Amino acid sequence: MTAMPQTPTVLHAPVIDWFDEHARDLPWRRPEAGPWGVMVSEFMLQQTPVSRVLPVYEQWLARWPRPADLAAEPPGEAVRAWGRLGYPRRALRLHGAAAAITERHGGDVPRDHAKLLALPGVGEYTAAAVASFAYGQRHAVLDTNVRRVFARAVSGAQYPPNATTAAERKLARALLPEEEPVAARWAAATMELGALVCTARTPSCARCPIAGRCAWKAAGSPAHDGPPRRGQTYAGTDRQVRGKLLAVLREAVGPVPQSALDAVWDEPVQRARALDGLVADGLVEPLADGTYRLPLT
DNA sequence: TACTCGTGGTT
DNA sequence: TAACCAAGAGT
Repeated sequence: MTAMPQTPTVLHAPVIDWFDEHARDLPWRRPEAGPWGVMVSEFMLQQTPVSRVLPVYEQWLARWPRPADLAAEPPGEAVRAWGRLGYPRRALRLHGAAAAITERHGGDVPRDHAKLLALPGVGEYTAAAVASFAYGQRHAVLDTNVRRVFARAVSGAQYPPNATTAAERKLARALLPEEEPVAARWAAATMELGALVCTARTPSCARCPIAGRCAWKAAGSPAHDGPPRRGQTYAGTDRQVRGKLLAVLREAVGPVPQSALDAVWDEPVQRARALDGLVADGLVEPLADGTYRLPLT
């Protein structure tokens, strides 16, 4: 069981004050972004760096300023506009979320955490993030940044566990400020601290507002001792093949012949498996004449 | 729980 | 330079 801090609130002021001074001016943090802008940014930021999201986000919001605008287009258009952000199923899910918002919620991103969680592509983190950032609610927002900040500052470990644990959720709830607007500020501030200062590889403890209260630093910054953090191999995987296949379809204007897809990968068994997977995921639509395209439905 | 699912910059 | 890492979700 993780040690609970005796006085959790001592961290609030220094972290929030630091955020007041150092927060990045990101477009989804501006008031004009609105709940839909926040939701779009959260989908795009899943496992994807801010710098790569920025241009796609701007284009997306300019083209589809409301959920209903996106829902009115074929899902393949969302996949195409997703570009090279990676994990293109997120584009499909964002389109599905826009459709659900249009049908079930009158075109407005729901405020209720449970209704957010029911949307495709919205999990524990994204539901809490939208409720907190877009609507100022009090939720424990546990992303990779916050988990790392808490692991170090409170638990004294260099890295959090591979998967989010019940202990981490309990700790995050215990650390949450009581007042709703303060809690929302805290959520954004702890994420930003992890993104800018308490980074994974080489944290800048000299710039950290809570370095004096950091359990990991106090322990001498011991190296991670648990099980090795699972690496992400990519070369030669189905994911790489899927990426190459989908890139052809994204860049094509109309349907693509089988031969154009065959050209991106030598090994026919893996190639066929990857294409089948894309079709099964709804990212690719096979036509009766043997060609393929991004999905119209 | 552990695994899949993209892409590209950084070290 | 191969490995690490990036505002996770779904199964």
